[in-house]
Amino acid sequence: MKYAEVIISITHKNVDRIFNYIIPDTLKGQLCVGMRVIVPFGKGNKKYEGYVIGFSEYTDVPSDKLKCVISIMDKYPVFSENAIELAKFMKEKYYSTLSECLRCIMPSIVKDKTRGYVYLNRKKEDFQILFDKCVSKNNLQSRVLNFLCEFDGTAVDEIKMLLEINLSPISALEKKGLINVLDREIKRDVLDFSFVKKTNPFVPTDEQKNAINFVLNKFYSNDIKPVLIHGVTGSGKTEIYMRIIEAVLKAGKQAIVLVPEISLTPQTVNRFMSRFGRLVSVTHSRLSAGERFDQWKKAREGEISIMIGPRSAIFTPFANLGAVIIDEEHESTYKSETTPKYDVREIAIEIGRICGSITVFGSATPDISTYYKANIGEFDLVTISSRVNKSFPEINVIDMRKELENGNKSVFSSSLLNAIEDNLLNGRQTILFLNRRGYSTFVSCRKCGYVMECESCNVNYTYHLSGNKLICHYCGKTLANPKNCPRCGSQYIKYFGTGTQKIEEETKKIFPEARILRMDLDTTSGKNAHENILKKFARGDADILIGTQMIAKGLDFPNVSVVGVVAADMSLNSGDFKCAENTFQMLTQVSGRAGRASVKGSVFIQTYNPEHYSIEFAKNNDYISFYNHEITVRKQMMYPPFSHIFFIMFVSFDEKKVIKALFALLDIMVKFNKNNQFEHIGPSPATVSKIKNQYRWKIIVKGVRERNLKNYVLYCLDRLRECYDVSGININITLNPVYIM
DNA sequence: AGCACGCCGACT
DNA sequence: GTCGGCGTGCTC
Repeated sequence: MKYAEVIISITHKNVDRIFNYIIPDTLKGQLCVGMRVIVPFGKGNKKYEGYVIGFSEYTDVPSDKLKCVISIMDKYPVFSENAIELAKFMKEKYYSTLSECLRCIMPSIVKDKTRGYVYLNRKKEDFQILFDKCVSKNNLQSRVLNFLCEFDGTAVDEIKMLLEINLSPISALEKKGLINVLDREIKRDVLDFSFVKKTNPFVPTDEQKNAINFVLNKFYSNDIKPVLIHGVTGSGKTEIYMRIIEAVLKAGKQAIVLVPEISLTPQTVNRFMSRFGRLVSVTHSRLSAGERFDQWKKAREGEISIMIGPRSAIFTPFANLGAVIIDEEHESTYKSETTPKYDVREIAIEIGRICGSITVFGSATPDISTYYKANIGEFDLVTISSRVNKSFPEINVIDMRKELENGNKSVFSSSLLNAIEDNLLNGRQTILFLNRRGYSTFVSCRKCGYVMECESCNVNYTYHLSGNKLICHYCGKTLANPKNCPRCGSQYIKYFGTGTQKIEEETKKIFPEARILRMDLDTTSGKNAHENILKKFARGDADILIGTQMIAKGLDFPNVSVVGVVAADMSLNSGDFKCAENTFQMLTQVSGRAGRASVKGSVFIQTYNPEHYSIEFAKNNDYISFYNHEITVRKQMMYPPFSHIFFIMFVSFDEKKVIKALFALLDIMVKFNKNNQFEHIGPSPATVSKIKNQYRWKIIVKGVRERNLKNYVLYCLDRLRECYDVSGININITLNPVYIM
């Protein structure tokens, strides 16, 4: 092959295409598709990283323009042919450049040097003895050891440079057997298998057996239509996943298990480790780039067969992928918020199409859109309705309006207080949960529960302190903050806001003798803070754990028998069309935390809106009825899955310019809106209307067909750029964002 | 994205 | 007459 088809690592529309380069004779035979190369580019022949995505024998490019590949960056390809195909799919689907998509798939690469790496000797017990015997404090050798304790696996040259030493202390340590200097990088283990006991599969229940057989039949008959396993919390979904993986491994294939980062706890990983041993690896953001790269290489080289991890683990380079399992598929973290803004569920399905792997979604509370797809036959559906060896907790919905009537103005209802007190006396633990995700300040009446809501968008108004006004974040309609409740006339209408700190203070006041832990963004900023808090609570070093959504997911604390949802209204009034869905999911997940062991758990849901369907159906653990209600509302309002929502945000230091440009865009959109098939909302200020002195305004466009909507929006933006000066305006577009912008 | 080419105003 | 503004256009 004469020419390499190269993608330049520049993210820009104008260079988002293939450039042909001559392959010099010296590199022929070495260069493969998927490798990274250095190429000269542009007038100044500046050196860029490039990705080889193909070869050709002929080219139309005039020979005076052609340049040569300078060098190859990798020993092995970084991208498989499948990965390149996936990148092309992502480029089309998420309107980003191919270079950007390739870089998204690629691991955050560490230089793959192969000579002279220094490692601490692994045997820890010997190490200490040798250390004490052989190394006197504050000489050069101990400096090297101390350095390695923190940066194990550093190159010899680098150590010499950083510590300003020569080779002799390093060779001395090697002679003493304290360190190893190796020619080849060790692929670090990130899991400790020394204490893992091998477990055997449980005997599955009939429902589990049915689910396993259903999925395996698909696997054996190469049926790649995705399957949704709808199983209540505690229905033993993990066991089903493991059975599927077992069959996949037996067929000589590999599996990826996606788990939300927040529930990627040692508990979760341990279950897989004790079943599959060293075939399992894990990747997550707490690992160093090097450690993550090591796991990536292990997968590529066939040393492991199961990768567990969050969203990005979908790009694990297995040679023969058999299954992708996405647990808690409704989790919003499966959507990337940085470009390319991909939805990992869509990627998994595409991967299934490319490599023939099966795709399994699992959730107790499936995404409304996913369940809809299962209903219309786009996905297969398996249901598991009973818990394994566990009973459902007793769920109490507390009407906070009545508490006010009875003169209780505190954040805790009397029944929740009683339950906490009982629990303290019996030495059991309590979790108090305060949802703050997508939290916005809303205005409601404490007497009757009325919430100020925008009628045309069916979402609540958001309170803005500046100007004391209410704004709808969809259409931008603005209202003065009312003094009296429009429904009952009471003056108890005011904005709602409470934080974990306030809850902690109040709990301390009421139960001065209780040991309290708080877990939120403020208390988990340190490296292992998150894990340490949970460990402390699991050990029983605290009676009450107060926290945000971090504590809602997947954790098993057998001694927890009371779970309090302090203010369900906070998620019920997040100003988003998904707030009912989010509330139902949150309540179901939180309830799952109570009563997992022998003691029957109780859940207390405090709300000013006890008759809301998301709360009523969550109380009865009735997903199907919730779905049926919610899907009707969605259809009525033409919200997803009946439409797609495009957010277009313009950002600039000049507010007038932003507004004028958005209105110009609106004019263009109206002009090209054939048959009025698209609906425009706005322009209006973005949810956060000013960041770092830059003004943010948005237009929302709704359409039924994703492709049409996307083409329409991109077309209109192109027309705008043609006839309007948009310099100094940052244009930001997102399809179906997780949060309204 | 960079970088060069290119066509109009204030200077040695 | 030249130096330099950043507008337009191209990059294998």
